[in-house]
Amino acid sequence: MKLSKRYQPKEVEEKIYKRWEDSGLLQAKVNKSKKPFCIIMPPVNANGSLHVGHAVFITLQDIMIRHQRMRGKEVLWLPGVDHAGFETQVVFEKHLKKQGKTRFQYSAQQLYKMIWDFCQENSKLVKHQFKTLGCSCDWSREKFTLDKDIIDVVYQTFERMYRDGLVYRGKRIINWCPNHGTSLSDLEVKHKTVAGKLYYIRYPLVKEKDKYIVVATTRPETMLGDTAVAVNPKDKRYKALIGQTVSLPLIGRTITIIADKRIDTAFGTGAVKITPAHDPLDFEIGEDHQLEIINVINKQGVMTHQAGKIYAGLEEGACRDKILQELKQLNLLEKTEDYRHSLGVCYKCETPIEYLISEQWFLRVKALAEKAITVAQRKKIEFIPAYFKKTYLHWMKNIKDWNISRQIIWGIRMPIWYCKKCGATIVTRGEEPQTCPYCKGTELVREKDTFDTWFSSGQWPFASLIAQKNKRKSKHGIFEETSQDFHYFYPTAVMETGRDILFFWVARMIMLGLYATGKIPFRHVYLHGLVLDKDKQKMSKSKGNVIDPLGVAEIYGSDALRMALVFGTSPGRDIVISEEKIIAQKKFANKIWNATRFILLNNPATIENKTDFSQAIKIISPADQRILKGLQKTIDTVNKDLEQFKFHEAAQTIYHFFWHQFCDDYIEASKKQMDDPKEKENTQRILLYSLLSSLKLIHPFMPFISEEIYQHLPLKNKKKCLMVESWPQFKKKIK
RNA sequence: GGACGAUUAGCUCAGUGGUAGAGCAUCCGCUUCACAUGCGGAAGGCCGCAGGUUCAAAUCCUGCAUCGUCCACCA
Repeated sequence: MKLSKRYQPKEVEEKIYKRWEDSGLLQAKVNKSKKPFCIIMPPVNANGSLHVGHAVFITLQDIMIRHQRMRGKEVLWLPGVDHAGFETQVVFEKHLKKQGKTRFQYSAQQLYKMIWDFCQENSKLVKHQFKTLGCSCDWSREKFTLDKDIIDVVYQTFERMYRDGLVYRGKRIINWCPNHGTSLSDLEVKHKTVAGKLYYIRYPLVKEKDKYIVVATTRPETMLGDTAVAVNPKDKRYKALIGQTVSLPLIGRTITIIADKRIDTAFGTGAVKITPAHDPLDFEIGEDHQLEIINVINKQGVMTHQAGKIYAGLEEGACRDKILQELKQLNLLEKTEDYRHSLGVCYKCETPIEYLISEQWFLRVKALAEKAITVAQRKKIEFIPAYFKKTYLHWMKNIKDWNISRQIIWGIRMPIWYCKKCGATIVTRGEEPQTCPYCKGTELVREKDTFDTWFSSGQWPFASLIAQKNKRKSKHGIFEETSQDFHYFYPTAVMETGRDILFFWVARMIMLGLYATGKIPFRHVYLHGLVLDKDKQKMSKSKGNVIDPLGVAEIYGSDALRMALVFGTSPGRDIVISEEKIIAQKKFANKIWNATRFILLNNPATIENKTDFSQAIKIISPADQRILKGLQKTIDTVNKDLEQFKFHEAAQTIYHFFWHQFCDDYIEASKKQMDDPKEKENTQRILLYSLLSSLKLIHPFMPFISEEIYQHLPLKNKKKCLMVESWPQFKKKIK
């Protein structure tokens, strides 16, 4: 067998992937005699092609999967595609915009169909890209987050939550993005520091018209909705005023001065105007003091009729100008200061968030969070790196009810109907009710809202397993029917994902998993960082510094890219990648290739016929001693590193052993040893043995080249693929 | 305002109680029959600063500085 002088990944990779696929060895089987090892792949957004961040998770998860497979575990790496509700609709709207269109030109059904097709196209592309990068996942189990059986699971969970009183519909203050026309969860609101102004406004006392209480605000237009002024009860300046009334300027409404300890005496004047309808804190204070709620701004950012005849219909900004002018004329604007403050904006389009009262569905999370805290504290779930546990616990401890309804069409529509006759709310497991169970009314209207994507993807670990074909009745958790897969593979072993979605996704999966199945969804959470370019800049299309993983794989090979992504990185930290780094690993691939060429050129048929040539190995020379000892140490180190999720360390250990110990030292020594008839055959055995062991160690990191070489090795008891060879171990200890 | 992380060779980063490591870059020498995508050799660091614990600290503790990230209702 002759190998070309240089390693040519393009000639190898596609062929090798096909070999894995055709072998059927990627498919998991429920096998009670083996220990399961399952990773649920974070479902990839179906709204674009893979970027280098995907390549990171593919590499890390494939390393774990391939390692455990070779260790003899029954592995399942379950791939998925995410409809990614809001995110996809945003991406799709950008596409429309390029064509000079908007979402308003289409009916909900039309839009849904268009986005559906868009996602289908993307998933095909993405699937091909996964294969290019060497993902050894089980394609027969691939799921889409909008598959019917997945939606069924989500509906069952929701219906159960409704019966358990965990979800409720309420008119509460929510974050509204006027651009996207939907509510957003607190996590989807980003805070940005902006240069604004702080306006000091005089509110005249009703009793003594020439006296004022001065309030400071950044949003004077909201004063039209004020229903109180609040001061801190400990604030001596205002003690006498508590309980008194003021006349709201311009409007003349009489409102009361109340005391609330949430008011900071040091800020502004220490007196705050309270607008329950348009500020989250004011809403809370309003609830506690049972203040009236007056909506003065609508979802389009326009003043409502409740703002008063003069202001109704004005845009917010115009209204602000008008009010300021009028206050000035009345000498009620005491002063204006420049003021830098943080403004809530939509995390996607940076449009300032409008805080509004709106009827939405909420999930009560406190009780769920408590359990999610306990499993982390008791180390049922462990974080890698460990410090993320603190971040996680801090978030969980301060969690607030979660707004799970969205006013977008691309998503899972909520299984809720309202009876027109009696006004009852009917929640089902997805089936459409014919009559109202309370009044037998037949006019039922379905809720238009969809779920926050994270509400359904938070159920992904169990949903993707339950929604497999091998169904069976279950007494598990809240589901009537699950699957053999679920029983065998759940809880899963590791959740590996980006640290940027710790709260969005990981935290929710833990809460929802515990609720729905009574079990943790995974034992370990491994978080990786962002991928940065060599100048430590975030990669973005606008900066033009994006590394396209597929382009790189095309030029240097997928193995080189994968190795470069783990080399010199550590868990949780940002990953700095550069072309130089990838080239270095391409050279490593070439080194492996040429070492193999040397061995095969010097490895006559005598070795091939020995069934277990490794048993016949003897230590004759000091070089023999060094290499075998080195190999043993390498195996030990790599094992330890992989157990502790130190993939970067393992990669470097293998790299160093192969290049500097095996090639530089032993192969050089072997040239002389093979001239000596007494040592020749033994040296050949050691060469082959060391190479085979190295290939096994390298395989999880660089699967293509290691598999290709394996297929060329003259071995008697050869497995169909290196992928399912046994992980190397040393039988005899070498001192 | 709070939390977390970082600070190690020119660059990008590993290491985390026991004489400082890798990749890239640099310098010198090699057309040695696996590989010039290579081989041999060299240079380069009071491991952010100041204290403390220890026989021993880059590594543990305390404080500080600088950078970064996340969280947060300062109107």
